[in-house]
Amino acid sequence: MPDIRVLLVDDHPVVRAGLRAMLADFDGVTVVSEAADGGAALAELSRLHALGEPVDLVLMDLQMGGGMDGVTATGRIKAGEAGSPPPPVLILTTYDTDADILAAVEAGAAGYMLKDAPPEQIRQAVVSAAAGQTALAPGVAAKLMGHLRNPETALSPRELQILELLATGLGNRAIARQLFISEATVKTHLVHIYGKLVVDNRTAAISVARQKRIIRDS
Amino acid sequence: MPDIRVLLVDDHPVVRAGLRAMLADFDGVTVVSEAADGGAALAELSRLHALGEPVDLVLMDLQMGGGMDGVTATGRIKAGEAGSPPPPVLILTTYDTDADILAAVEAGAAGYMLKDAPPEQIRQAVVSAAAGQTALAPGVAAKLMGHLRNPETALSPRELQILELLATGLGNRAIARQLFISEATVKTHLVHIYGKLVVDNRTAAISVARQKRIIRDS
DNA sequence: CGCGGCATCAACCAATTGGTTGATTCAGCC
DNA sequence: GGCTGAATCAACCAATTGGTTGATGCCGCG
Repeated sequence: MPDIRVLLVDDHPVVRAGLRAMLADFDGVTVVSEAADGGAALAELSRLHALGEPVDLVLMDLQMGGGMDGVTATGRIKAGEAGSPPPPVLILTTYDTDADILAAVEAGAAGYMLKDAPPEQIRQAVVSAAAGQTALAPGVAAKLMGHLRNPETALSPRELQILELLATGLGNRAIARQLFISEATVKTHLVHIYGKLVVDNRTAAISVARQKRIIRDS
Repeated sequence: MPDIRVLLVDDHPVVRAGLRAMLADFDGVTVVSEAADGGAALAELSRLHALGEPVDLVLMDLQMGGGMDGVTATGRIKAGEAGSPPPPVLILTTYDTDADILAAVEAGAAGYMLKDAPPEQIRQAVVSAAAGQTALAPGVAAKLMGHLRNPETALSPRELQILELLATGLGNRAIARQLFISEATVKTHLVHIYGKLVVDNRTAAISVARQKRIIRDS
């Protein structure tokens, strides 16, 4: 049984060093290369693919300093821009908000783990994701299951997008401009957001969304 | 020349693994122990001090999930709660806001490095901080100098109080009611707050205030 | 004493947000 | 095909927020 060949993608040298060391302790897993952002990951995948040394799993963070972020990179990997069949992507990050999880899952990530996870959990996730299964951190799985049980209270992707822009300080008109929609549409979405979060103004919506880890701290 | 004895403090196993590996490559540096938050760091320092095996340097993150944060722990270490003379504290974190840097420096940290720093920079910082010198990442030093040149106008205690209530989702009238003042007073304070934060609406004020760590979780 | 900063308050108007009602289109599902 | 949810848009009005001008009183400091 050949080793699972892993590409590490994280902008922090410390984290890459830690992952190398941690994965070196896992039987059946080999770190074949590293990259410091999404762009470098795409290039490295292409290079290895061209050499006939394909990667079995991409283990990647979401935030990459100034470089291409993990969600964008995941989308492009899944679109076959770095070789086909595209390898599964396992996200390993500190961010646990609905917005982050949703963006990664929609981009095609096979798994989502948090950096505070113990090594055994990460090992399980690596093995599962490489085998084509879904690999979610317990808290992330609970969040998604919560959404399945109470779908009527979950924000739609568009609602989430608007809420995030709201939290950065934009007014309705600025949000409309940025999303190329009308102000009336923004207001309609806000009405829906307020209803789902059971609030009656924007600052309360932002506060509740932060408390519930729907959006990140700014 | 004996090795610099280092205590690692970070809530992420991956990061601790990375730091162990990275520091293992540095001549003259030994990782003698680890802790996952500030409280555990204090306990470990006390334990080692009582065994006659004092630590030369604490390498510590700022955010520790649910545990004691790095600033609080730094303050208590410098106050001698874990043995005297207290070892220098070198902060290694992803956070580079002025408020975070200032808080750590004011708490007594000897250095402040960012996790995206290459290994050689971290090695230099470890050696400098252990030798009792200041060790700042280049970007951090620039920020501190900028802060000294242009001291930021601080919010008054009352302004802060109003901003905090605002961030919980209260409107002007509710804030006024809670503080037993008029709505006109609330609005006046908000005008001052917006001016100091250079924003023109409440959500932007909250966003900027959170970014600058003027306020924290709602 | 004069000054500046802080807290408080008011009046007035402009601008934005919140609430409601109504509508259309599209995609997915049964 | 009918239904539902999501996205989009409009009109209209009520409520709140933002901006400006002006004022008073208290405290600490030089």
